[in-house]
Amino acid sequence: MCAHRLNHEQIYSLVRAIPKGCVATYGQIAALAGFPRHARQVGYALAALNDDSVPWHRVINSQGVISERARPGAVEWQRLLLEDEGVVFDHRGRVPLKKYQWQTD
DNA sequence: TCGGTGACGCGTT
DNA sequence: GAACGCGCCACCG
Repeated sequence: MCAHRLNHEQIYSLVRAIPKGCVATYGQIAALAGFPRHARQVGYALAALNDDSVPWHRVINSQGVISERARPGAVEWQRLLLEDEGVVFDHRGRVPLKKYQWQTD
């Protein structure tokens, strides 16, 4: 198959593959899907998501920060979900990617 | 068809 | 390190 553009299902299946207790970046997911510079589309796809089977909380930005969004409290909720899986945030409220980022190679 | 917006990322200042 | 600019593109009015 050779999709000429990023589709949501592909993103969701990759996000489902992120191991518990790990995180991935938007750009990483896009790259794995074969679209290196489409991080923004990954964020858009997740924003449209309404499926509990997708661990969307394991996706954060390249700085290890949980991205702001319109829904109030969503950032806190995401952090709680991650902490519940054993992810520890540093004193600045960031996830040390060196330690928790999903390694695929 | 066009422009604004958005859960981003990277290079430059 | 932080702020800014630009690239990317789906969605909506």
